Amino acid sequence: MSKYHFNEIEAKWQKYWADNKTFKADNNSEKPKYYVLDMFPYPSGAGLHVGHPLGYIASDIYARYKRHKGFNVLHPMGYDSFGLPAEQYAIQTGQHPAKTTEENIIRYREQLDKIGFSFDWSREVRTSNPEYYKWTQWIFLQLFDSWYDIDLDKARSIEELRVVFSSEGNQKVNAACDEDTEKFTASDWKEFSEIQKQEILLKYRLTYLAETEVNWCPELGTVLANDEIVNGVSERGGFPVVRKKMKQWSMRITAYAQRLLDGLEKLDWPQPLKDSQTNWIGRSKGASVEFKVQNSDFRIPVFTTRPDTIFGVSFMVLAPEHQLVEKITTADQKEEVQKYIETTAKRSERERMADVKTISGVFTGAYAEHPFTGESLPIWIGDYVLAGYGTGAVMSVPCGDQRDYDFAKHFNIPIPNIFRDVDISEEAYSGKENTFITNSEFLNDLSYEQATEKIIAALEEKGVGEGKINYRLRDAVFSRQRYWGEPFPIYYKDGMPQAISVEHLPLHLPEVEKYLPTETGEPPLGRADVWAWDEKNLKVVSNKLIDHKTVFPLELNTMPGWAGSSWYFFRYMEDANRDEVFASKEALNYWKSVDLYIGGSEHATGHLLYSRFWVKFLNDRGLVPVEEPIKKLINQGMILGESAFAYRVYLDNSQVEEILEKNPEDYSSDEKEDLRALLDQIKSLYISHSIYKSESPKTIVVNHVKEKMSFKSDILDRLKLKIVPVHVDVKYVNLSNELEVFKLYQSIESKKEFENAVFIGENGLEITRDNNEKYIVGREVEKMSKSKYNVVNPDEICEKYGADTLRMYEMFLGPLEQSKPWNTAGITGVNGFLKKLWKLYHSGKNEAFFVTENEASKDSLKTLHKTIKKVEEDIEGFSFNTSVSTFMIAVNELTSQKCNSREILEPLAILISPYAPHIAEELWSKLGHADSISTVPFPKFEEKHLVESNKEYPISFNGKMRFTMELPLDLSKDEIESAVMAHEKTIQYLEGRTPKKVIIVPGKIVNIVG
RNA sequence: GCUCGAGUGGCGGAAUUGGUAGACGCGUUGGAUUCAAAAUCCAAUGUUGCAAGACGUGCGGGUUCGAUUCCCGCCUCGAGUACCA
Repeated sequence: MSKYHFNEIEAKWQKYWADNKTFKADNNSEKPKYYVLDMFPYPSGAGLHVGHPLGYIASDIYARYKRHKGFNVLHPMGYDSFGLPAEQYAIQTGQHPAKTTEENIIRYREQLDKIGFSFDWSREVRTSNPEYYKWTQWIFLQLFDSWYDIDLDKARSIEELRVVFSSEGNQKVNAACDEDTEKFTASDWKEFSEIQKQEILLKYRLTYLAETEVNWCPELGTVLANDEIVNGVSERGGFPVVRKKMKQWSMRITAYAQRLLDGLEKLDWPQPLKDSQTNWIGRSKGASVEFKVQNSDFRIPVFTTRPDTIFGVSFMVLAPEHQLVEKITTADQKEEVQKYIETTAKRSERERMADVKTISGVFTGAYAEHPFTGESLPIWIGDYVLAGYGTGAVMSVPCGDQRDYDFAKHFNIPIPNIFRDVDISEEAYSGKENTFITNSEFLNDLSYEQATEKIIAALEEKGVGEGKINYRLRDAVFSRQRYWGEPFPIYYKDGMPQAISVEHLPLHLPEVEKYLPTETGEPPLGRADVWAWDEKNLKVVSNKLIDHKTVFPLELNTMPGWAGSSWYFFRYMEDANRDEVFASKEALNYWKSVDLYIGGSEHATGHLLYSRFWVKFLNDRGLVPVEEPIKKLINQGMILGESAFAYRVYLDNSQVEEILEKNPEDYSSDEKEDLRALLDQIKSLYISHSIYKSESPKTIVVNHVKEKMSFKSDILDRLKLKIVPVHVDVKYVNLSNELEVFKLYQSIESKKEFENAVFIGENGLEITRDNNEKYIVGREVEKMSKSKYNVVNPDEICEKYGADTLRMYEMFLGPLEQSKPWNTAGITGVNGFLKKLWKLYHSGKNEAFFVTENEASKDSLKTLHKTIKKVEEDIEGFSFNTSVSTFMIAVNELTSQKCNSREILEPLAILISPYAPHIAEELWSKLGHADSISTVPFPKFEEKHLVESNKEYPISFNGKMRFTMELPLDLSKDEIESAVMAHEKTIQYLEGRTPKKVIIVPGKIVNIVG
């Protein structure tokens, strides 16, 4: 073979690696270990696009590099195969999600194999496999069997808690538990029935069942965690989310808030990602203070970060949902309060978020008592106070908080000033530095720090408050009303949840005839006929037997997507598919934690936070030897695709006029103005985004417009105009043919007019066709997704240019962490490079393989060692794009040096093998080696080949480089100066002047200041 | 609003602790080869100017012999977050 036939070469080596299990990691090795992990994919029906492999290629290069460096590398891959899309597909088609998942996995595997990754497939995991989810269920049971001891700051077993309760009650137990947990003594405990005991224990368990207000997504028919909601709508599908009370499993992640925060410091993770976790945990330091409600026994606890401003309190505000509202509202305010609560409840979360400027609230008629002055403070309710944060109530200090200030101004509540020499006539003062408190009794003339310290002491002494740290982090809801997820190993006896022990796991997902909720609103598992637990025979039996005394109903919810992905990195460590452990002690102790993890930043507050939580928990219970799962993490950027749009414009301004004219009484003139403005806004937006179209004249479908515009949503509602994000494939657009659309694109590119087209903005054309139909054609660079029809498939690239080209090109696109548009224009450059590389080894007659044993030239050695140094530095610094150019430079130089000596070409093949493993293996075998190149030691850099005797000095005048001069490197400063000053060009540039100063940095630069 | 990140040729992007701005690749132009095309190879390519030169890393200042790099003040774009008391 003389020509570079990448197809044959790549197929040959991919087969070789599979047959020889080249990349199988060893759990018993003398070599140091290194664990390189990719975030495993969800196998979607769309298959892989060129964006997916970006991170995998980077991690593969690193894994291969580490093997060359003498490490025993674990580089596994698997599938996060439980999830919503498979289920939704199942609902539509009736196919079992297991089947479509399996099909998708097969396709993913084919695509992955074509790219030449060095994965150890023998360790593959699939979260939806019963052998795998058995252990997800088991971890759930471990959490169920644990409580959090705040004194020891770790999780302990529930059995130990039972022992404590029966010997001393819960008086001294300092645990993370439900807020409504009441105190009892040891003798009380003995008196409790078993059910009562279980009820109490449930308040302590790390995974617990509780009536909680959850984010309910009616369209999806399930609850969502906070991190699954983006901009008030569901992350998947973009459906509205409402608050609803439901009995749900929750994870007591809040017990770990501080440790999750502290642990971040030691992690080698991107700072923005750490910042977002810090922000998500949201620690704030302050104090809790209790305000007594006058003429009652009620107390309102509040959290404040500024207890030093307590003498500035002039009113209280409760969240409308606050449980005390009902109890304290006076009779004459009842009606108004009720009305307000109803209106706020009706407003969706999204509206409430969008509309932060409107100040609203109602006085309850009740008053609280200032804990120090005894002053009466009116108690209001207002929706700027959130039920979900702190205690759902605030002490309002209008002089020190802008929201309190605005509220007070709006409702004419007094604004007492407690800041010395600060003017608050225009706005609140929230500064802390160099201010002193006044009008505050014993806090007068103190600084912020002094006052804070003193007031906390006073609060504690009086028994009305204490220093407190508050977290924004909420416990994570763990129940999903879905089919395609892990079943809970839980059944209900007398209403109390009971664990099914590990010997009886996995608890297999039952068969159902439909994947929808039941008619009575129960989750899909409610449709299963065989879904009850026989306590006596320890097995799943038919629901019909539930009447029997030993058969009980099983949990109908399933676990969320993040359950399986929170521990999968441990399962890979096991080299055998063991049924008796989630991962053996030996494997866990050997591999410990992930050394390098590559994946997208979208998992910052979901997967990466939950994983850390579970690992800390498993560590507490002695089940894993590490506190943190991932040492170093890199977020690869997204590869963006160019999406196209070409829509007919159905609704123009005249049609809107028509709508308005038909129902003139429906709209005021202001509203008409608003509507016209809105349509103009939409029109200007479709220039840069996709276009609106309508199926019926009253429906406008706008893509991405929602995010970009501020509109009055009620107007849209009134007009029954719907705004829904939709992408349409340009192929299906009703222009006469594809060629026409293609030509339109060309004219955008060249900025040439096309027939009756008018440019709108940078990327759009408006075309009026003969029959007066209007179309908008445009382009947009956005995230690749099937629904946007902008997906580029890696298979196409592999077929046309080969996997090595794909790998190098993806790296060459730019820095790994950066998002960049996919553009195939440059791919020929990388492909050409590989051809040149091949030629370098085939410079003999008829382009036959030609490598000699001749001694390498000095220049070639210099090129080689320069390359070794740079490539090594680049890989260690994850700067893969620059090492591709380094290879290009090396091959260009060696080609012009006509280098053909083994001394150079052998190490070069090793250098390049992490990037282009197929061609490297082929060259390696042609060089006469029988074994794979994959574990050959990385070439050693030798400084001596780079040592130069001369330096081309840049000579600059006043900092501007004018010419260069070659001088020996061993010259002293004085010698350099005299050589430079004697140069004719120096004399020319000086024009007879004497330089004021000559700066000489030996080996670097000469600068003459004149 | 707040928190991060980024602004460098026609394009993707290089540039060690401040030391020759624009590596490498794409594109473009010219040339060689070819009946022709593809492929390949050679040369040029920041702007301006015939040239010498001048100007150039978002804008305005500053520090320095010297600033894409450091400091101060702005502008623009992107990402995350959002009534967090």
